[in-house]
Amino acid sequence: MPSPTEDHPLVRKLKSTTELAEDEVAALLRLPLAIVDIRANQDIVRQGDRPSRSALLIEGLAWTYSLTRKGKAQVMAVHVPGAIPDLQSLHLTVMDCNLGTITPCRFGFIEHSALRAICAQFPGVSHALWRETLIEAAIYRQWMVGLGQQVAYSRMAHFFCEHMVRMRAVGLAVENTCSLPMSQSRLGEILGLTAVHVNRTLQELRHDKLLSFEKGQLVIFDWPRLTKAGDFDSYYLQLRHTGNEPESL
Amino acid sequence: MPSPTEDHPLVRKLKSTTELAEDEVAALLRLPLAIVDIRANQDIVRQGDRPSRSALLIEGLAWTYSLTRKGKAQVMAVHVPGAIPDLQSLHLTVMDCNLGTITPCRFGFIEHSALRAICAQFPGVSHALWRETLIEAAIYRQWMVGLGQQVAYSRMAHFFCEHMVRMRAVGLAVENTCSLPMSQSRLGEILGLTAVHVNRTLQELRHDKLLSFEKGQLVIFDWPRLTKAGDFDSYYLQLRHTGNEPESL
DNA sequence: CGCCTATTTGATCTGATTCAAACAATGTGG
DNA sequence: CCACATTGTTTGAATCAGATCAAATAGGCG
Repeated sequence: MPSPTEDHPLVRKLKSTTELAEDEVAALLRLPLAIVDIRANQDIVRQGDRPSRSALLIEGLAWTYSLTRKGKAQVMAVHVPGAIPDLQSLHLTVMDCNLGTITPCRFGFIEHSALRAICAQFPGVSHALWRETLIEAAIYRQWMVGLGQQVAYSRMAHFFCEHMVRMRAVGLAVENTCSLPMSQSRLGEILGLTAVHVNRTLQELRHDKLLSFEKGQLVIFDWPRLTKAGDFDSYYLQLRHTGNEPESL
Repeated sequence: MPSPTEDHPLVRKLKSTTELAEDEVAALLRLPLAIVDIRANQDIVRQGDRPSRSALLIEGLAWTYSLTRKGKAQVMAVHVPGAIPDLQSLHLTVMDCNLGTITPCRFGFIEHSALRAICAQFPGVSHALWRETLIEAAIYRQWMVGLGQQVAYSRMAHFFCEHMVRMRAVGLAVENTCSLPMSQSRLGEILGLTAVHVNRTLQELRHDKLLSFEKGQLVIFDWPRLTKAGDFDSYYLQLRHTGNEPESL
C-alpha cells in the first residue's frame, strides 16, 4: 500500500536519498508544477540558455549531453523519474550543457522562485536538494572512472547496474528487470561507443549469461558477476535503505 | 594594492565566481581555520571516510581521484588554492573518492559545524558554496567531454587552458605564465594517458609553438590556437569579470 | 510488398598502451 | 670531484581496444 506521498516523484526521489520531515514533505507536495508532455529526442534546455525554472522529470528518460565543436556528443548523465536534471540552473545562470529527452517524457516545471522560497523556509529541503546535486556529481565521478579506465565491457556492465539500481530506488524495477527503452546505437551514444562496438559487447555480455537487453527491457541474470564485471558498488548513489530492495544492493 | 580580504584564499575564490556582501565576507574571514602543512603525495581524505570537517586548500595543488578494483587511478579534478575540494562531505556523509596532495600543501580545515552555522546565518554564503560545488560539477562535465571525445592533443591543450584560467582567477598567474609543478608522468595520471604518450603529445604542442611546460612552469605562447586545439571556452567556470584578467578570457 | 530502422558481421585503420631501453638531469655519499 | 643511484625525459617497436567503412540480414509497419 503506497503512501500518498510516494505518488509524487520528487518526494519519492528525495526520500530515497535523504530523510525528510513531515512538514518538508507537505511543502514539497504544495510546489506548483507546470506539467508538460514532451516527445522523444527533444531538447528541454540548451547550452547557453538562462532558465528561470527547473524541470522535474516525472515520466520517461532524459539525458544531459554536451557537444564538441566538431559536433560530437558526449552524454554526461541519464536521468530517471524523480530527478531534476537542470537543478544546477537554480544557482548557475547559464547552462553549460544540454538537457534532452530520450523517450517521450512528462516534466513538471518548477519556478526557481518557488524553489528558492521553499529552500529559504525549509533548510531540510535545501539540504536535500543540495545533496541531490552532490550525488549527481558523485555519479559523474563514477562515470569518469568508466570513461577513463574501463574497457567497453566493464563500462556497459556498470551502466546497466547503475540504471537498474536507480530505477529500483524510485520503484521502477521489478526484481531484476526494468525498462530501458532505447536502441543499441542510442546506448552507444550514452556509453561513448559506436553502435557496432555496442553490438559486439552486448553479444559478449549475453554470451556470458549476465543479462538480456532487448525490446527496451533490461533483465539482469547474474548480479554478482555483473557488478564484478562493471566494478560496480552502489555506495556512491548514497541510497538510504528503505526496505524495498531485493537481496543484493 | 590588494584589499585585505584578497589575502584570504577562500574569500578570493568565492569572489571570483559569486558576488558577496560585506557582512558575508566578514563572516567568512571569522571562520576558524585549523592550518596544517602537508607534504606532497599524501592523502587528506580517503574513499569511505566520514569527515567532520572540510579542507580549504590555501597553498599548493591537490587532486581528487578514485581507484578501480584493479588499482588504476582516475583523476577527477585538480584543485587550486581557494578551493574546498571535499566540500561535498558537508552533505554526503561518506567519501566516494580520495583527496590527496600533488605538491606540498597548506590546508585550513573548517569544521562542518562552522560551515553549517555560517550557511544558516548567511544565505548568500550558502548560495556561494552550493554554487562552488555546482561549478565543480560543471568542470567534471567538461572533463568528461575530453575523456570521451577528445584525442590526447586536445585534452592536454584543454587542461593547460583550464589550469591557466583557474590560476589566473585566484591571482596566481602572471600574463600567460603560471606554475604547474609536476612531472610528465604526473600529468599523464591527470589526463589519463601514459607518460610515454604525454611526452610525445607535449612534443607536438611544443613543435606547434603553442606553449612550453618545463621545470614546473607553464607558459602559453598562443592562446587563440591553444584554446581552439583544446576546444576550450571558459564559460563553464562561471567566472565573474573582476577586471584583473588580460586580453583574452 | 516495399520502406525504414535496428541488428549483425567482416575487414581495415588508428590512437594510445605496453614493453624495453637509452639518455639527461639531479642529488648523495665517499 | 667522481661514482652511483634516482628520477624524469626521450625514442623505438609491438600490440590492442575501439573506430571506421562497408555491407548483409532481420524486423516492424503503412
